[in-house]
Amino acid sequence: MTNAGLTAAAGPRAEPAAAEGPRYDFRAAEPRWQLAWAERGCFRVEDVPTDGRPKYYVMEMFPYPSGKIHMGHVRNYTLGDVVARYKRARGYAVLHPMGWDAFGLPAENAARERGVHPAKWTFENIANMRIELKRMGLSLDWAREFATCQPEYYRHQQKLFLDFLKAGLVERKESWVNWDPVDGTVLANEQVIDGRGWRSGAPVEKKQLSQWFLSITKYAPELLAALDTLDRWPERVRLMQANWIGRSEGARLRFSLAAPEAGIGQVEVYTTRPDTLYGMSFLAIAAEHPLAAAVAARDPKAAAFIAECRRSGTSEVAIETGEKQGYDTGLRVAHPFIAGASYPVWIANFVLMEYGTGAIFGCPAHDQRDLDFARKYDLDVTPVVLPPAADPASFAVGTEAYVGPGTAYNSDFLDGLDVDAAKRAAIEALAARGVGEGVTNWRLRDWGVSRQRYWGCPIPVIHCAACGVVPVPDDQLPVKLPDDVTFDRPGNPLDHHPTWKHVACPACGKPARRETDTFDTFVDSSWYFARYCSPLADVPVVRAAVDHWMPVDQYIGGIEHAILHLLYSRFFTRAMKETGHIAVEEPFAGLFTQGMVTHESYRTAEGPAGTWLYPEEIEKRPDGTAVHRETGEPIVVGRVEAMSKSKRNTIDPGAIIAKYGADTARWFILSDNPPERDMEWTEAGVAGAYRFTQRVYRMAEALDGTAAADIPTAFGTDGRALRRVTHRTIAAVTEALDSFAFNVAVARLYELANAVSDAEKAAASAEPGLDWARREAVEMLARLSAPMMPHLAEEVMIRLHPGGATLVADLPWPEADPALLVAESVTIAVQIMGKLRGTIAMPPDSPAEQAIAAAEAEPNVAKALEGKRIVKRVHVPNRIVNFVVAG
RNA sequence: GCCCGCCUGGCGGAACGGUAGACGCAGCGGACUUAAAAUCCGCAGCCGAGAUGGCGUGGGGGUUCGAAUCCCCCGGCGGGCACCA
Repeated sequence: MTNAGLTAAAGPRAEPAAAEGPRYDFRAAEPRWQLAWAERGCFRVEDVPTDGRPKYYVMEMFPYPSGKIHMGHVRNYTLGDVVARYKRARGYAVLHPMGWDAFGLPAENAARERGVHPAKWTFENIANMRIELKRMGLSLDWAREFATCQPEYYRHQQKLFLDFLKAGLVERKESWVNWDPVDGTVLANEQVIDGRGWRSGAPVEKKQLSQWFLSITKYAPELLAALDTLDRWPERVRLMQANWIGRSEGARLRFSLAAPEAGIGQVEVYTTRPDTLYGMSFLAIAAEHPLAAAVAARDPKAAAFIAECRRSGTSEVAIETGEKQGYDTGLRVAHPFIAGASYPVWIANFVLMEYGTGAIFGCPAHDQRDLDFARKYDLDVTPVVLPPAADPASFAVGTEAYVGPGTAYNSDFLDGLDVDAAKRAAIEALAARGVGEGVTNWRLRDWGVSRQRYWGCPIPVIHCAACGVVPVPDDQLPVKLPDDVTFDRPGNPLDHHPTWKHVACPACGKPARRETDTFDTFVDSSWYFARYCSPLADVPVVRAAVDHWMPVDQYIGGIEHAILHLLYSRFFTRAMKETGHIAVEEPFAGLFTQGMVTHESYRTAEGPAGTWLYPEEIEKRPDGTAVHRETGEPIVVGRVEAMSKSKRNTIDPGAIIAKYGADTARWFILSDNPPERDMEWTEAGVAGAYRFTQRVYRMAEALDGTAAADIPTAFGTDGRALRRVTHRTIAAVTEALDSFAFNVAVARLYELANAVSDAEKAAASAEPGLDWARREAVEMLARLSAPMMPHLAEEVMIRLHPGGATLVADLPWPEADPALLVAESVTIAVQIMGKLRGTIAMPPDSPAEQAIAAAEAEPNVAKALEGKRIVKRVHVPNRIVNFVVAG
């Protein structure tokens, strides 16, 4: 280590010089208190408590066991721990559990790349991360820990699935998937990058597979409506979910083909604009539409066009370029209202099979995509909605569709109606003819949960040639993953396993095939919060336990899960209610979404992009520039951005805790800024937090000569002032913690520490009662900071009460003495026309006449008022006197 | 394109419509030290020699005795969704 570097200068030394005096030794203290809490079982609660304390369930999103904890975890679990410790002190029985989201692809990748079994890799990672989390001093009930990859967990998930199946909440259907032909697996949309598989790099194909779906769309209306009841969720998360669910009102209508094609006589279309039916100029269907397939069967050009669409997919590239492509099938459809009129049927790349019915009617004048398409292929553009104040004779649509309000025209019986009325009239007319009806459409689609992977929860069904799909009987659960699998070839190892999938049909006993797909890992995380309530039960959840603890009062995690995980959990909870497992519908009464942890990034100057460097590889110069620690070459200090392995701008929490201690890391991560915003991790900031831990400890040490005693009968000026600060701080920190303003709580505690420092200077005067006031202040400093710095708080308390202290973790939250919250004197600002002209000191709650009189007498104010006529005197008690003057 | 959020010193940020910039980081001056670190004392929005002078919360307007805060317009940044029919 070099002493020129900022990093070296800031850290504590391993061996303090003798002259420095004692220092807080976090290396000894933190493990000691962690052990004390564990031995006393401070954070344990019962599945079904009987002690009558009100319950509080706080939980952070459980980690994926990737190997090491990262700063995002530190922030997440620190935030949750502050809430847990604070609520516990406030008298709640707090359930604060931890577990592992342990299934997932990285374990399989490790198996393929390094030959280590996914289970071994996962459990080794868990063991390591558990040690790291324990070093943070979190107030967790570790007795509730589980990993989702344990059969003891996933057997209950299988049971839930079978219950859902029985209740009609599960469907097996064909669906289009992204297929990686090299890896032989289905890819999630996120895993398709520029039309290629993220691992294999092979062009992704669209393929139709039979998959299991959870019927989340059955709950679409209530999942949307209940968002309004989630008043302790961030507004933007509720908005994102509302957009995702995507309710729209429209009509479904059927167009008759002039001549049936392969037995298909009608095309069903969904539209939100039935009022524009008279502006129709074509009908377009998705490439995956059955009618398209029928045409392709006899028309090689159509087949080629469909193949082309399938290659580019409906994602990424095709959408980016935005080029509309179509193929005229030569088929014609009739208009529902205009007798004798017919329109061409196109296959178009911009029509999605997944939304609506996979077919649209094109009204180019009033839809931009339809217009782009019509212009490209020279189709008719007939406006049928006249904008307000536009002239029907001259109004025309050029390159921009008109989508605003207006009056129907060129539309026969709809003419003269506004858009809303025309929609209603059109729907009525469709219904009267029996060719359509008004419907509500949802963007939300059913949740495909089948994955062709090994490291996931097996889907507990058996396929029998005779009986069809047969659920695995309860007494055969769990369907365990086989251990002896190989990863030496692409595809699903479960499918390759020589014996696993071959079973007897539970219904008829004939040879049958086990389902080899496993669940999407989002299934694992959709009910773990319920399992925590009774983690050892031999049923998925014990009703009395979930009835007591659920819903989660405060859930904390990253905004990246704003949609999928939270929506799936909300669905799962409803499905569990329907199948009798739980009483509540909403799993998370309160949600807090934290910001990311960011850091400067560094890279070498050479090359177009340079090479990314880790923070410990560079050395900062006082002028802000940086050089390579070893080679001395100049380094480009890049943007502050989210910590990521690829940018190498990561800070290892383990190293920080080893160097500064858990309390310092926790304190810094809370103090820097509001927790919902992104924070920048800086070495200087951590060092500052570390200095504060030492300072607080020194304050306790400085009181070593004084004894704890009864409250004095009288205090001097300094003592009274200090006590006021102490009790104001109790009130302010309490308020800040209640509102997640942890950075403000930290600021108030710094202020209290500064007041203690002032009192230390005054202590030489030996004012009566001052030592007592100092003891009180330091004790409150410790107890109020205990949710943030729990180890230091214990250490300070044992110093203040040698031999006789109760664990801070067991102490109730301090209460401010209301008498001390009232100031002896208040400063009132005096304004003239809203401009500050002076201040006056008054007794609190002085009457208006007295305050105004004192304000007018203030020299600077009096001078400014000279020769002016006071028109109005505004008095706000204890705050403001404002004079409105004329002349 | 649609929807949402944000914009305050060098930086992170504080501020029930009521003294803008608390608190921290970085900085500057001083004490202690051979020196440094640590610690302690002090300074610190901008302009101004200075003032309880002026100007200041992205820009412009409005409401109000009084606006960082409420309303309208504009700009910038960030996020979500998106051939969604």
